[in-house]
Amino acid sequence: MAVTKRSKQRDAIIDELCQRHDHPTAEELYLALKMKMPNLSLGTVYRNLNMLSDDGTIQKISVGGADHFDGNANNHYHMLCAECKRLYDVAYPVLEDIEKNAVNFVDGKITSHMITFIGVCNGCLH
Amino acid sequence: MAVTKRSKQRDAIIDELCQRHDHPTAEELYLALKMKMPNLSLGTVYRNLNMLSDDGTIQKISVGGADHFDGNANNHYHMLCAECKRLYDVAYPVLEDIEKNAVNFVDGKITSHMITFIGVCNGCLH
DNA sequence: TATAATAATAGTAACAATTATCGTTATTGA
DNA sequence: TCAATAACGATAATTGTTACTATTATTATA
Repeated sequence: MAVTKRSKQRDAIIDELCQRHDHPTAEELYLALKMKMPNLSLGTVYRNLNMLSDDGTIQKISVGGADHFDGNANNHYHMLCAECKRLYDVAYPVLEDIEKNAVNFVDGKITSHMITFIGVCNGCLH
Repeated sequence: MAVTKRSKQRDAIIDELCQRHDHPTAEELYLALKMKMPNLSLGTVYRNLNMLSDDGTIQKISVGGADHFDGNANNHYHMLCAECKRLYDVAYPVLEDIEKNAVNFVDGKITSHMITFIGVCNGCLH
């Protein structure tokens, strides 16, 4: 179902997600919010994250293991650290033509694209 | 643990995966192989797929839901059909410089990259 | 402002995907 | 041929996520 009524919980989830620039999993978000809202339910976090990513208000990112969420809905790229499994933003300029060009190699239509770099973050290199 | 001894099961998994050009999940692979090897175990399929993707013999692809596997270990791109959730190969020429260029936007080192197009395949458009 | 309709919640059970365990079997090097 | 052990099948356990249900909160309207 789509979002119609507001709730304190959803507002808090969006707030928290937009304030942080890591890309937390549902559980990480839940644990952070649980301190301020002690009877928040993990199911509520999942339900809202799904509604919001369905709307396009936030992004869901699957890279193996638990899904990550990103409060920045504008297309941009990510790097996954193979060691710590953290996801980072990569401010690489968006490849504006890639979807148009890719049509020639695809049987169907393209609506978006995602690029994920895999590597090792500085924290894990030292 | 790394691959040391051979097994009929692993050979069959590699064979099947390289013969097909869809990108089956562990369970799809298991069901296909179960016909030829009736006492194959799903755990064996998972264990081997993980060992082989750790080696770089095959690729594991996470796009939400069950992981997909690809017998082609050379870097290439994919499209996910948002309707049927099938994964397709996209023969878009590999962007040779993208990792080198992305280093400027990353705190760490980059070892690989993946590009996934999201769209709707022809089967689902009609 | 009170009320009625119902979206959203908390808590929990169920489910799906994957990994771990463990006793047995198969592979391989000596 | 045999001993060491990787790999197996069967199944239990774990993890991540979704579904269910009774209760609470939000919101449009009277």
